[in-house]
Formats: sequence, C-alpha cells, structure tokens
Amino acid sequence: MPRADAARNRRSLLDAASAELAAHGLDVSIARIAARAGVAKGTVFNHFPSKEDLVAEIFGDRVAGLVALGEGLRDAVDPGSALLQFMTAGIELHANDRSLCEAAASISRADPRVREASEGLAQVAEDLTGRARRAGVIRADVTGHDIVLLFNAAAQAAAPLGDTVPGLWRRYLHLIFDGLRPEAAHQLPVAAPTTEDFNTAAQNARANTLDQRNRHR
Amino acid sequence: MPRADAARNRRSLLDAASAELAAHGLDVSIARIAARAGVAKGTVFNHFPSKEDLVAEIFGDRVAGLVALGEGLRDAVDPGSALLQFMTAGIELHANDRSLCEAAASISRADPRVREASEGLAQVAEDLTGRARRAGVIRADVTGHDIVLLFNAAAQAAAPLGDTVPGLWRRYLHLIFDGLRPEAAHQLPVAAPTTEDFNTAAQNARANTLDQRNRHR
DNA sequence: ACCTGAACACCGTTCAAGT
DNA sequence: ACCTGAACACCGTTCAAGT
Repeated sequence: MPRADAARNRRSLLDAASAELAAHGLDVSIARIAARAGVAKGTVFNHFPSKEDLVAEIFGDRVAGLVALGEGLRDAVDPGSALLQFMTAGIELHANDRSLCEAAASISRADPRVREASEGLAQVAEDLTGRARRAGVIRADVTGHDIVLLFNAAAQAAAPLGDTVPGLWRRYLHLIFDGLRPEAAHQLPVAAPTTEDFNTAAQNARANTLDQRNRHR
Repeated sequence: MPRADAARNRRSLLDAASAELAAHGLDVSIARIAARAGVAKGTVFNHFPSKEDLVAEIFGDRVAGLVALGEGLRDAVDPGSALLQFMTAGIELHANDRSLCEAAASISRADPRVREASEGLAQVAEDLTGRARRAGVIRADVTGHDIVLLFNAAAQAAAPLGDTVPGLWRRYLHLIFDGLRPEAAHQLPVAAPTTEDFNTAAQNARANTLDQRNRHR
C-alpha cells in the first residue's frame, strides 16, 4: 500500500509531465517537470525507472482515451462518419500535444503499456474500418492498421505549420479520406502491414534502446 | 582562401555527419561524428557554429538534390507520373535517412540555407503540380505546398515500420495519390497554406531556438 | 588560420543519507 | 517506505594554448 504523500507526488508528477510534454515537446528536462510538481529531481526516478518510462505512461494513457472514444463509435448509425470522427479525434490528440508528434515514431511500441494501448487501438480501428468497408463507404483493401498510420500521417503533414495555421490538419485528413473512397481506388503496390509486422518492429525498437543502455556502462 | 587541411576537414566532417545522421538519427553525438571524420571535437565548431547548423547544411543539400530532380521532371511527357516520381524521390530521401524524418518538423525552416532550399522545393513542386492539374490528372484544389506536405506525411506514415516492411511507404504514397485524383474530390474544409504561412512559421521556429539559446546564459 | 584538448554548463540517472 | 540533494557520466559548446 503506497504512502499518502507518495501517491500525491505520483499524481503531481504525471500531471506536471503531461502539461510540460504537451507544451514543450519530448525534450523538456526532468528538472523542469520535478519543479512543476514540487518535488526533488531524484523523486522522479523513485516513481518511474526512466524518463522514457514516464512519457510512455502518459503516451499510453492518451492512446487509451482514444480507444475508449473509438469504442463508443462502434455502434454509430453512419459507419463512414464514425470512422472520420475517430480519425479526427486521433489527430486532435497530436495537434494538442507536441510530444506526441515527436514520440510517434521513436518511443512507440517499445514499452509494454504503450504496446497494450496500441493493440487496443488497432482493434477498435479495425472494427470501425470493417464496418465502413462493409457499408461500402471506403475501399475494400484498407485495414485498421492503415487507418492508424494514416491519421498519424495527416497530423504530421500539418505539424510544421501547426502553430501558424491551426486547423490545417483537417485539410489533409479530408484529402487522405478522399483517397479511401471506392471511387478513386487504384491497385496498391504493397500489402497492408500485419499485426506481426508491428510486433517485430516493437522488438527491434526494444533492442535498439537496450543497446543504448549498455553503451552507458 | 581556406587552408588545405581545413578544406579537407570540412569535407570529412560533412561526409561523416551525413552518414552518421542517416544511420542513427538526429541525436548522434558530435564526438562520434568528429571521431569518424578523424578530427578533434572542437574542430567541428571551428567549421560550423552549432550542431544544428551542421545538420541544417546537410539537410539543405539533400533538399537541393530533390529540387534538381524535380526540375528535370518539368518537361516529362506524362505530368501525372512526373508528379508521382517527384513524390517518390521525396519519400525515398526520408526512407534512407533517419535524421530527415526527425528533422522534418523541428529544424525545418529556421536556418537560411534550409529556407532557400525549401523555397526552391516549393517552386518546383508548384510547377509539377500545376502541369498535372492542367492535364486533369489531379484535382483542381491541390497546390505544390500540399504535395510537399503530403509526401512528408506518407514518409512519416510508414516510418514506424520502416525497418520491418521496407517498401511500405509506397502503399501510403499511392493511397494518398488516389486522394489527389479528380474522381474522388470532395470539398476540402480548409484552404491550402500560403507561402506567407510558411514564412511566419519559419520566424516562429527561429524565435523559439533563440529563446533556448538565451536560457543557456 | 586552423587544430587541439581541457574546461564549462547542462542533462538523465544513481545513491547514501535522512525522515 | 519514500524524499532529498550531492555525485556521476554524458553531451554540446567555448576557449586558451599550440602549430
């Protein structure tokens, strides 16, 4: 059973880290986060093994929120607009958080928490995509994994101008969504990625970070 | 007039940095680059004011190469496939260079060299896009700026699985390209970004990095 | 005019000492 | 059981001393 002040500190740290990461991106210093939470620098490592682990926890929470939202959309009357709403929510997550954009490629699936959340995301994305596909509003060769990668892409497309033209990502979301319609479908040159592919990518990422750890010794 | 060994060191540094950045991404250490180039750590700062400046130089060179390729495509017989080839080349640049993916958002247009190269890129992208538009192979509401942001997006979409499924980016390039076709065109909710938007975004980026410099004092 | 390596400020992380 | 702050290794950057 955790001590009262420890539980409080943990919450403060998560809140502080969440805000600082969103505002300043992945390279905020631990010192800054600790100061905002009102604890000593060392305390951070008492609650989280490493900085990467701290951001993975927050990252996982955000993704879990998106999963919950997606699950609420599985019974929507219009499968097409449900899918669009899901993608919109996914991009908004990125648009409101600088660190998410930067983390999308690197941290991603090395951490088990993020792994779990990502699998949930893949599942609900596949559900929504399948419904839209069967309703005939999107092409037959697009999968849930495609959808996740594509709303990431839309967020990244607008990111360089994110602060200057706030809603620009909507343009690229709709442009990409037009590419998902059956009317425009041309044969794709490469098959969709499989869950297997994501797993081996996760293992590679894990191996890489372990290499870096070892170099420190 | 530069001394002979200085010119040689500069070349070695650029070559070493280019290779190390491509292989290990933006956070390779200066020490590593210097070692590969066979010079002392301090020599790096004799040739480049900062690490950021060094990567900006390389970044600028890469983009300039893409501009040259694009210019060669302006007279191609098929404007549609010329545009697709241009986007392909742009993504391949990212696919072969880890640092480019990471740098795309952050460094981008703060440095004057990168600014200049990016403006050249915008110009040739607009040329190719205009031809394709007038030939009726892409929709009327898409601009050269869109094209640049979109092939960046396609590269980023596949980046998490880049090492695991090597050619995956082709899937997303073609998916996005299908969204550019007139057949699927639906009204877009936001106007295309202007050159003006890119300029003010560049100024904001510059202001941010200057803030960070000042914090060091 | 340029190279070098020691020195500096900063960062993530560890840990002995406190409570 | 947890907090703290000093200590460590590492990084980008500066600079006095060399050639």
